Amino acid sequence: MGVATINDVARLAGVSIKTVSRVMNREPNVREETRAKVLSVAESLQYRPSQSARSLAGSRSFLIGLLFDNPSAAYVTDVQLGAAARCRASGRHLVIEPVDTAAPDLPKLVRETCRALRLDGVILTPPVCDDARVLDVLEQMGVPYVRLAPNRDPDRSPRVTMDDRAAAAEMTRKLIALGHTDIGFVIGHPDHGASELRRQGFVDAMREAGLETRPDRMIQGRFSFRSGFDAGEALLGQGRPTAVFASNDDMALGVMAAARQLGLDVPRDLSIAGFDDTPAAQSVWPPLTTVAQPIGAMAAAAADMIIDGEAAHPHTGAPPSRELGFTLRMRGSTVEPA
Amino acid sequence: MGVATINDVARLAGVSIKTVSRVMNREPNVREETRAKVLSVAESLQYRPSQSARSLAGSRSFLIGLLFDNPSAAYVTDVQLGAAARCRASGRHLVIEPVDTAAPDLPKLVRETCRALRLDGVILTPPVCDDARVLDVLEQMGVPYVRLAPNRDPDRSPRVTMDDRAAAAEMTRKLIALGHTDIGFVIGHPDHGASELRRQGFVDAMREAGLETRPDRMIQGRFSFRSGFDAGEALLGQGRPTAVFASNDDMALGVMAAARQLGLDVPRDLSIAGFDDTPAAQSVWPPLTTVAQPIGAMAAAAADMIIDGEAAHPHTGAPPSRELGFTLRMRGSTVEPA
DNA sequence: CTGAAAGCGCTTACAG
DNA sequence: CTGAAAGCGCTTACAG
Repeated sequence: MGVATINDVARLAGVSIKTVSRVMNREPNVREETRAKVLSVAESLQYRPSQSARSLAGSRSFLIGLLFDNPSAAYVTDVQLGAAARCRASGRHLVIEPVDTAAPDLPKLVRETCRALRLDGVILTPPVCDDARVLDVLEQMGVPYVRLAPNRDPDRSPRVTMDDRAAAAEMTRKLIALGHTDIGFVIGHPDHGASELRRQGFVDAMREAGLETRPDRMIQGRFSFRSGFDAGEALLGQGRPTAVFASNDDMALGVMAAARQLGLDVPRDLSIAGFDDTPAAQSVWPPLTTVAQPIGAMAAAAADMIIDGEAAHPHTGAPPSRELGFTLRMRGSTVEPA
Repeated sequence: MGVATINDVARLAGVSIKTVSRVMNREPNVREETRAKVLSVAESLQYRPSQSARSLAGSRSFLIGLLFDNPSAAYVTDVQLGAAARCRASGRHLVIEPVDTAAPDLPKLVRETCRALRLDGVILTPPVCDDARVLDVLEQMGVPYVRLAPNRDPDRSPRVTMDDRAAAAEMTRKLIALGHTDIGFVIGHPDHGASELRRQGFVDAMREAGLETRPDRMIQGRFSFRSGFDAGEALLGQGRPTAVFASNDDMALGVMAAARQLGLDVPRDLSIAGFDDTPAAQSVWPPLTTVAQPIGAMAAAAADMIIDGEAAHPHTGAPPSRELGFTLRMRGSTVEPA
């Protein structure tokens, strides 16, 4: 009794366990009739190959690790949903490891987890994907990994990204199309690779439209609400722009708060756009126009790269990468200038 | 070369693999000197027992499953953090399975996952923990499981809960202590077990203070923002109460919106309290007074029950359960009546 | 197209 | 306190 094993299936199907193994792994070289027989017996016994035995005998564990250091709950669950779907479709499972990027023993934790579980691969979200110590360990152990939207040294390893520059340019074009010609821009944190890309995208679209990008319209921020608030105060004095595009939602909300403080009505007196489509973007009033990253799809792509073996070391030439499209979410915070 | 195995450690330490096994599993009957020697060799080899081999040879997989059907991203990540911490401390790992409670093949998915992974146990969050089909499969397969805050048939299996009735009573006492004597109450969804407990807690505290609980002050809601808004409109007409206690935050925010619509100032004209401490509770203005569930601690307790074998079938007598304390978060939405 | 043998790295059940 | 043998349920590498 108990749970059926490969031996039970083989006996009842009148074949060897090797044949059962072939069928379960969808290997070629099995007569159709034999395959059907094995499948039917397996089904009737509710047989599922033991992951432990497969992992021990073979080289794969059918387990993919997901390392994250809570950027935001919404982001993390979107990543999990996207990755878990692909894992399930390929008979794998997702093991999660919440980590602390600041912890000195993070490399040790990663090493021990990989050793114990023999992970087929690891998906890294920001900011873990920018921790060189973690990448070192993974490479040293030969564990395939994929980085989601890496900032530092992006060409180092397999990754999935979004075209931040194109997205920022597209959003800027939308503002211009609404009729705005004097647009303020809040730059992101200087250590964050996406900041420069988004800034470039803004400049691209302004130039393309023949609009000037005045230095006093470009304020350096740090991706925080507070820095957005400060940038708002700096931008919204005399002769203010009719629209402000902030490099992320937190800063956009800071600009919105500063505008209120100054007695301005959003969006009548000022249009505001952000980037990221965080949950807060929809719960403020007016709802914030922003750029949505395809988070779930990016995680799914990362899982695919591991499952397909694309992420395996070593890479011949440049490490593989995939770039996914973005979505503009035009909401109430942006209208035609008064 | 490659990864060190138990044989490598045994050879270098000059002992049998059985002794290495004893040391790694913290079993008794090993001389202190021998233990130290083995530990030192294991350390130098960066040896970690293979989870697959342990699982195949023994009965444990060192894997705990977490089934969830996205109640809210914040809830899910809190649960994961709490459970993952205990898993890590005990050398286990957390496998997540996002599921769709409405899917007809959910029982099949659960069965196959348990078979393939030989999970040591499963943690179930609402609403998955109330799906009888899932519980049936788990019991039939002998997989220990713990339910987090179950609603239906709570005595059926091991669980971790919070005292909803006491929490609602305590919150009500706080409102009374502020000086409120005429308090409205919005009842939760009728299908949700916690609704009745929270209602009872409210009534307990009112009676205890010698205050009347008028039927027209108790409005049936459905846990949604909309039902809270409707309840607010029903409660806030002529001769309105000075405070409203809603059975969850979504409804409390609905009441708040209704109060605004009616031209009332919160908290000056009306104090409002909720239940759950959702992220929105802190981001509205004024911040919402509410009851915080110890979500991470509840998940940690559930993991402990699996790790300690407490959740194993069959239970002699009533299934084990743990009840954790709540926290009242008194914020700006509640003040003394005008 | 199919199978017999060996072995993956551990734990279990005994023996001493 | 320690160890030799068997076996967990598969896959790998061959052989036919």
